[in-house]
Amino acid sequence: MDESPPATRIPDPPSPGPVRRPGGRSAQVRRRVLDAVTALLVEQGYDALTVDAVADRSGVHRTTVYRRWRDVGGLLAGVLAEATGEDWRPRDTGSLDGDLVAINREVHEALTGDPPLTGALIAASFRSPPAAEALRAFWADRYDRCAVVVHRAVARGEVPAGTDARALLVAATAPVYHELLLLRSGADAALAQRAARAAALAAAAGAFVPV
Amino acid sequence: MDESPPATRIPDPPSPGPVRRPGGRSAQVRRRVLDAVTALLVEQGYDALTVDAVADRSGVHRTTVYRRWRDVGGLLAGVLAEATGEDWRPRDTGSLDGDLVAINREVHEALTGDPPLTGALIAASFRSPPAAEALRAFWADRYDRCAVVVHRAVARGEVPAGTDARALLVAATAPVYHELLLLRSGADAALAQRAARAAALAAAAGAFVPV
DNA sequence: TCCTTAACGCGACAACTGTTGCTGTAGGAT
DNA sequence: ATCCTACAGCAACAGTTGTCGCGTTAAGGA
Repeated sequence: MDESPPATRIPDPPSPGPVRRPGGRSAQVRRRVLDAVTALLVEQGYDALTVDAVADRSGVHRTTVYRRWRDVGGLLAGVLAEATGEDWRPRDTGSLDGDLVAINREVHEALTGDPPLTGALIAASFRSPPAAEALRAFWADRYDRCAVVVHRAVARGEVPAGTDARALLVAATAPVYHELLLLRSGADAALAQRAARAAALAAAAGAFVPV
Repeated sequence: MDESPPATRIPDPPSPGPVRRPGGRSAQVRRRVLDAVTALLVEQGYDALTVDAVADRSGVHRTTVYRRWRDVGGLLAGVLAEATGEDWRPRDTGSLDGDLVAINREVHEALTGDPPLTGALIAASFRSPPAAEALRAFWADRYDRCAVVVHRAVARGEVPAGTDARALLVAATAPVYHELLLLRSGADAALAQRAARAAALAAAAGAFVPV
């Protein structure tokens, strides 16, 4: 719209992720802010998690938080990024059924655990681009890592070769998300087992082999 | 906390649902507001749907909207309640597989259709009690009505007696919700079919019969 | 017809969101 | 030691959310 380059210094949007001065003030700010987020989440829950509250609690200025994290979703994304183990792998229980149940138990835990980080992130993701992107990346990574349980099952002859790993994994896990997040039924841990078993059965019958 | 009853009139929370004076001003207000909600949703999308915008558009005062619907989620809940056909029934295609596919197509449509009422409601439900409750009730009703497809399948001998209808229906539909709402993959209509087929297969194998 | 009162209109308010232009400060390279 | 610059602090702003007390209107019964 305006042709003239701004005479004043552009406020420059800094990067939330890789800090360019890793040992310095920025890193301290990051620490204090993310700590404040988790503390608030634990003590007062998602509803109390406002940018202002985080700024107050951390002693970092409002503006700085907005510039580096953009909104509450961005803050949660930051916490998730930090909490995500780079070396996570699905358990190997020796059977597809067992592997899927183990995965589903983790999902169930993540969705019901305290602090409600995952739930809060999902809620935020509907309004916050940073949160949506963080979740997308997180799930993409997890589903990729989980594909190995399907490969193992194929190797064992439990399911036909050509089984679509992602489709099978989604079929196994989706009911847990659905019951807990959308239907909000007080689903117990048994659901994790039932859903995993059903998916394993369908997979064995060749339901996830593309024509 | 305070012992003395308030000297002034209590602002009284009116009921959004059953209007006590059905022919009068309240009913007109309701009409104008809900019409404004759908109009805004169609024309400008969910993000533009603010209480203020609805109030302006409808000519009803802000305060009145807040009092009767509480928040944006409440407004969406009102529209859903009105749009929900009291006589909805799942199609009867003659096979469990076909019935589930038909249901899943409707789910897919609801989640991708325009206006994005369902999607908006789900997004809102994470922050708005009225929206959450409206969805819960809506889904409870729909899953109840859909149970008949399972009963028919049992009668036809497609699945064992004792099959848990709700569990089967959740297994069939959850992947569609999961892909479209949470994973936000651009899932096509084929997903509806795949998910339904997998659930039907698992059901035939007895995956949804409680021990 | 009049009276009661549920429900709407109005203005003010506090809190949170998100942005902008500027100044201040400390890391890290030279 | 000194400069450069990325980043933090600051103050002010406009917009949205949600609430409150009070005055006003009109629906529906007596």
